[in-house]
Amino acid sequence: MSVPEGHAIHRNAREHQARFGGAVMSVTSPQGRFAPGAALLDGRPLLAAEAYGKHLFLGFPEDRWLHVHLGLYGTWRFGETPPPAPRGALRLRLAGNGSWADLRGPTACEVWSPVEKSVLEARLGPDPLRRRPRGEDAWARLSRSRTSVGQLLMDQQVVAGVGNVYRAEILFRHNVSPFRPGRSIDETQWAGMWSDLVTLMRAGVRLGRIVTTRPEHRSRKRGTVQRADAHYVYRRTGLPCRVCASEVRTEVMVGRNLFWCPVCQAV
DNA sequence: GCTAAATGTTGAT
DNA sequence: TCAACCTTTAGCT
Repeated sequence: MSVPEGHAIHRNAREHQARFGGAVMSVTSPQGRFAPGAALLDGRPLLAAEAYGKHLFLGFPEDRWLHVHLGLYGTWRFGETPPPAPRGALRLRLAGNGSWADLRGPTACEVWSPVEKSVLEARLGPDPLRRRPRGEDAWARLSRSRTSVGQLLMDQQVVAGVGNVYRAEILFRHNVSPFRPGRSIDETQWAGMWSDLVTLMRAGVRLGRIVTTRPEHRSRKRGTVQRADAHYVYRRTGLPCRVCASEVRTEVMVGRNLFWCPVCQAV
């Protein structure tokens, strides 16, 4: 449904908390692939729901954590009891407290110990959506690296939760060329980019989608933001830049499509 | 109604 | 560098 960058996962965590927090859960794997894990959690209460970057954690008794990573096309579907008859590759179905949640197509769905969870968390960079966002930790890495900032922003060890859309949009909003080495970004500029990421990603959690354009740069200035108006450069190859009308360009960078305005982001 | 591409990461070659 | 994961949507016809 929604784009699985960090904002979508944090939204998922809140929805799990709201629907299931404290409830005794039925946990099944109609597809069968997660059957052994589901058996460990079935009949237990859901004690916590947290997101870290693009990773979701659901806490159960005996220090068991359900770890879910949606990858490129995993999805959660929520609804009220009764759930529809399971169809196709339904990896996981949760049910409790009058609600259900179906998980399809995730890259990861597994039961973890607290140690496995903390090993992962130690590997991740700061998440703009966590309670005390530590942008300076990201800058510590950025400012020491000759790698391009476009590449660094996609590295979850630098910033956790940013994906291809936020990468393209944050660079545009700060007039930064994706090809600049990380260490050419000065501390003040990074502070501005980081606080903007916090704002944009929080808005993403609230809206359930990514909107990065300012009203004056949309074709419709008022009312609901249309899909075609939501971004500055992401997936706008060949279209005129909303600010300077130059053609938006695209190029593959580390296996992902990168979008930028060659004039607004000249350096 | 069909096809291609997509927001991400891991593990094999 | 590439396949796998196997869903959803945009853009055709």
